[in-house]
This record gives sequence, C-alpha cells and structure tokens, in this order.
Amino acid sequence: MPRVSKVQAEANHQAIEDAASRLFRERGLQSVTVAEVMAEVGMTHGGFYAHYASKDALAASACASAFAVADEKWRRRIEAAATPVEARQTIAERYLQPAHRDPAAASCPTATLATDVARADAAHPIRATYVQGLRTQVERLAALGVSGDPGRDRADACVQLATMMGALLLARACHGDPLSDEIAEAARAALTGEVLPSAPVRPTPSSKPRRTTRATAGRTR
Amino acid sequence: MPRVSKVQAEANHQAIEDAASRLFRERGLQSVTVAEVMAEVGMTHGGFYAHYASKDALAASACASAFAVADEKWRRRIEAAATPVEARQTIAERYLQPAHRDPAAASCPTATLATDVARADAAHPIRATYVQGLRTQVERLAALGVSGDPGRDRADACVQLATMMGALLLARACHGDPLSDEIAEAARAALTGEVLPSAPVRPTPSSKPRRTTRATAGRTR
DNA sequence: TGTACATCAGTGAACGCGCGTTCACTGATGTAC
DNA sequence: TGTACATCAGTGAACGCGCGTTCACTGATGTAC
Repeated sequence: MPRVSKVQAEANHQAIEDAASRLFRERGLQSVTVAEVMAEVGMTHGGFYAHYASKDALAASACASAFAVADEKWRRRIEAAATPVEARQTIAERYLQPAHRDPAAASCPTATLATDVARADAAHPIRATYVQGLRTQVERLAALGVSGDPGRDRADACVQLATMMGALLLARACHGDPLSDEIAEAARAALTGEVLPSAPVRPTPSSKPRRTTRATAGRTR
Repeated sequence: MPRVSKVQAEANHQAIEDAASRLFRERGLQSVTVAEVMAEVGMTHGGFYAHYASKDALAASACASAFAVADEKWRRRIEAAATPVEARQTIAERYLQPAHRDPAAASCPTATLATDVARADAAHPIRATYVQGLRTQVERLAALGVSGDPGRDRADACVQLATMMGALLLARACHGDPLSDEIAEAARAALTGEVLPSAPVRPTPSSKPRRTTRATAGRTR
C-alpha cells in the first residue's frame, strides 16, 4: 500500500525512531538491523531510506530521542521531590531498581550506549548527540545545588552518574548471578546515603593511620 | 610454511589469545573479525580453527586472559601498598589515570566487556568467564578489609568498582570533550578521598535535614 | 645416528549467509485546474 | 465541487560486500624402526 498520507508518514517516522531507540539500547547498534527496526513497525526495509539517510543517522536520532525521554523523566522526578537531596536519591533509587536493571526494559542511554559510542569512529553522528545528552544529565543533577558549591555540585553529579551507570552495567553483565543484585544494591545504598563509603575516609584501626592524606592523595600522575 | 613445531604452535596459540584479548576490549566482540585477529599475529584465518572451536570460544578465553592479567596487576599493587586504604586508592588512581582512559591502551575487561557480555545470549561462553572475573575483582578489593566489617567491605568494593568502570566508560564515550576529563577526575578525587560525596549526606541549608541513619557520621575529617 | 613416513599446523580458496543500500515499480494522496 | 494527473511513501527484489566456517592441500615436524 504505497503512498500513505503525510500524517501517517510522520507517524511512521516517529514509530521507526521509537523502535530504534529501544532496540539499539537493548541490543547495541551493531546487533540491530535496519530490516528489524522496520519490521518492528510493520514495514519493509526498502522504505527506510525515505526517512533516514543511513543507519548511522538513525542511530544518532534514536540516541537523541532516548536522552530526551530520560531527561523528561528526571525533570519530573526532580519537580516532585521535596528537596534537592531527595531528588538525587530518588533518581538513584529508580535508576537501580530491579525493573530498570532488566535488560529488556527501556533504560538510560548514558549506560546502554556508552560503549557503542566510545567505539564508534570520530565521524559517527551519534558521538555529538551522546555527548550533548550526557552533558544535560550532568547539568540537571548539578543544578540541584545540593552542596552550595557549584564546582562541587558538578563533581558530585559526575560521580553519582558514573556510579549509577557503572552499577547498572555490571549488574546486567552478571545477570542471573547473586553478584548482580549485590552490586546494584550496594550502589543504591551508597547513593541514597543509607551507608557511606568507608574506604577512603575511615582507615581501619589495624591499618597504620596515614597522616599524609591530602598530600599523598594526588601523588603519581 | 605449514607444520610448525609444537613449541611454535603453542606460542602462536598464546599470541592469538593476546591479540584477541586486546582487540576485543578495544573494539568489541562484534567489530573484530577472526581474520583480523589472525592477521595481527601474522597468520591467515584458515588456521584459526586448529586453535579454537569458534570465535565465541576465543572470546571467552581472551576474556579470562584479560582478567588474569588485570588481577595480577591489582595483586602487585596491593602488595606494594603500605596500607589497605592506600591499596584501594592506588587502584582507583591508576584505573582512572589518563593513559588508562585512552581507548587504545589495554584496559580493564570489567569495563570494556560489560556491555558485550550483558547483550550476549545466555549460551555464550563468555558469560561465565566474565562473572568469574568480576567476582574475583570484588573479592580482591573486599579482602583488603578496610572497614573491619566484611559485609561492608564487600559493599564498598562493589561501589568502588562500579564508580571506577562507570567513570572510565563515560570518559571514553565523550573523549575529546572537556566533560571527559571532568568525569574521570571527579571519580578519582571521590575514590581517593580527596573530596567526599556530599549529596546524600550533607543537606543543603535550605533543604529539610533528613535524620536518616548514620548519614552525617563519619563524614569529613 | 640415520632414514622413511605419518602427522598435523598453517594456507588459501570457497561456501553460505546476512546486512546496508539501491532501484524500478505501485498506487493512494494531494493538488492544479 | 469534481476531475486529471503528478508526487512520493512504501514494496520487494537485487547488488555488493564482509564475515564465520569448512576443506583440500602442503610440507616441515616428530617418531618408529
């Protein structure tokens, strides 16, 4: 049935992008074929190039789309939170909750696409899109202004993001093993302040107290 | 020149695994071809199947090999450290130092293979190998016994690992952007105790103080 | 120690398959009159 | 409003290429005597 209406064509375009956004995050840029994305929306692969110039272009658009959806979620959670601290905690909580860890569920592009983007060559259009999305996330968290010091807020935001996505990826990589839940739960607890990281701060009694702390901290480099 | 000596054949086997270990981490399981791995060691692809049953089998072996190398490195660093706390800090420091962040350098399989493993189907032989390697890393960090409480040591180890690998992947994904160094540096500082994460623990003056747990307990020095 | 021969690590061509992209074609849409 | 026709979203077959794997073959290795 060729030549659908303009309205229908636009709807199809959106459907292709949505399907790609989900499939790419779930299975990676390389494991998803153009034909598969098109089949997902009930079309044949030949029509794809009326919508996008290439598979790479689709990847970039789908990435931007995934970030937009994620950002909107964060925005709503932040608005709903009573305090900035609670906002941060809620985000971490949701990020690492079991349903989100399920590989099949729609999930954060920051985590799911990081490795693909890192490996994509410099010319791939997804690079710029990803960096922009990541920057927005850092800014969204930093803007909460939890510590009062903007520089520190940014650093905290970076660390929270790294911990969340690192824990998510590790939990998924060892899905099915007890280690999976252990890692996600440890990160969740640390980020919500249930427990605090003890390692750098509280030397165990048996270990020699290092009165060097800050001095030796930045040593090698 | 067919039929090399047994010693040479064994050396070739090792060379194939080493090349695969590096290439797979650098570019991913799917982007590296069998022919490429073989070419890397100066052989043609036909001979590959005298060494491994399949590409998947090579991936699992190469993964195990990468973990073994990484573990040995950690072991040496721990031995060289004056205290358990210093050991943890040194590991974080090295993990996030610029040279290690360079995508081309040999780097931690935990980070580079996480997404590939998460996406591999249940039958892929790399799954078991990866989980085993990850478990060893958690145990190696936890065994430092920094806090004195074994349960907490394990949780801390999980969080440190998640933060390190998350920061590494994010830094690589936005390589070339200032954000890259910012994220790696923030994680490094947090893990070496130069600064402490403030978010969950230090409510901003304007936010209602949450009297949760031992939140504000062992905080700053 | 020397010789004859079976073994098998590695070669290079080929097979089968899947994927990104192209293209001639179709026929409903949308527009000019 | 109605009619004729150009447009173009979508179809389905085909192209070109690359990859994992197989296989007949080669000839140095390693061993039996």
